[in-house]
Amino acid sequence: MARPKEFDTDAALEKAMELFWLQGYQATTLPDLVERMGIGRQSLYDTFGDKRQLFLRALDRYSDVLITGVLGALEGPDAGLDAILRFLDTVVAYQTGKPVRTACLMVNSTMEMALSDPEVASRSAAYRRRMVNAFRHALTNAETAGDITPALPVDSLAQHLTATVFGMIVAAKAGSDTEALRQMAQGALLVAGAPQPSALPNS
Amino acid sequence: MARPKEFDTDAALEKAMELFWLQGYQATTLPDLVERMGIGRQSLYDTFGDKRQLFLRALDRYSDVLITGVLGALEGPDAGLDAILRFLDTVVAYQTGKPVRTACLMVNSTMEMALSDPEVASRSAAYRRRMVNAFRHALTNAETAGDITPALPVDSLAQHLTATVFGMIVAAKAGSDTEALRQMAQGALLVAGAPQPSALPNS
DNA sequence: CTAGTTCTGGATTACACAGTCCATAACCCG
DNA sequence: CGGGTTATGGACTGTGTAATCCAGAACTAG
Repeated sequence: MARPKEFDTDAALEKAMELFWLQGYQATTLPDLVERMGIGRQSLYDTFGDKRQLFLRALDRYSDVLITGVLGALEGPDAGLDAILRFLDTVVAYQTGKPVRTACLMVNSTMEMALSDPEVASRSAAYRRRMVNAFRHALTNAETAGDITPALPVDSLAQHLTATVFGMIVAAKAGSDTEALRQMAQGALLVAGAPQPSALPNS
Repeated sequence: MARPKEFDTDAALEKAMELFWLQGYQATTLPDLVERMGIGRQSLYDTFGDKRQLFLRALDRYSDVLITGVLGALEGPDAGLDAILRFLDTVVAYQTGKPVRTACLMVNSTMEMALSDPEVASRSAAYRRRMVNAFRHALTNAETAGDITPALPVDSLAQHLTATVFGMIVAAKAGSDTEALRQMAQGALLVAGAPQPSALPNS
């Protein structure tokens, strides 16, 4: 062994992730990263490889930490209508909460790079499948519990809920306010066959 | 007067729009544009100003020509449930039709630039409002005609349908197939209160 | 204490980019 | 015609970029 790194790899990766999230891949320059991550340029290359590898690691971290954090409850064995309500409310709150609409790194990256970068494309597809599966799982539970009376197959409902969430993210970036996002989410609940009036819990 | 241009301004702008649509703003270089537009570099600067101005003109052309082409039927005075069905079917067909998922220039630009470019942000917001208004208009007609029996206010439905369409565009770029998109659209119809089974017309 | 290894950071490189200059050519109008 | 004007395209400029080099510092193991 020899001289240890002076910085925390995870903390630096976190900073890189935040920057990519805010600015996108191309708009984030290496000097940006060096400054924000608080490490030397050479250390960045030694530790993470080049810019693209760093980005892919940041994307994976986003998936492991943030997506799991938000989607995890929906994937739990007992997740049902409550989990769906909570999840939608989280999306509304998150996409309109901050003054800066950074949306979702995964959606951002999909729109920016899925067409030109196969590694990003496969992560985009995995993310989409994960959300559809999570919804399908929770919807199935909710139906079994008698909390919803779906008028469409759960497969279709899961697809529709996924589209709604993706659309809310785009709409937020196009200036939708909290009320508009709430209406979008409310529509999704109606599709699912949730009893009306099923106002979203006010956060 | 003096020497006339050797190229057609509209045709060149059309080519530029296609390239921005396919690649995004940042990923499209000036040599790319010069080659695809088939004009000289100086002619480009003389005619369109700099890269950003060219982009904004391409964005406006997209709005005037393509968005109007697709959304126009929804905005017509007699537009009702039929127009909504047709519109959703068009989105499904369009987003999964080509081998290359170029999505929608307006959505792409919103995700890439709305945060950093106010001129793009205002166009994004206008686009979103236009779609919400078009849906509200057609939904109101459909309700008056008795073709739908909405369980939510038309305002909410219009918001929800807009989110669904935006989400379908993202989902398509994340690899959703035609069937998945159809399911997403079908959910939206259910929210609107369209009689079931209301299969989308197969294109 | 020393030898070997790894980390660090400033200097450097090669390149691609957006945008400009300028000499030449093409055109219209009087 | 011919003078004024505009279009054209190749050469050029300056800047910002990702990535590398290298000399010295920091650390660990023997």
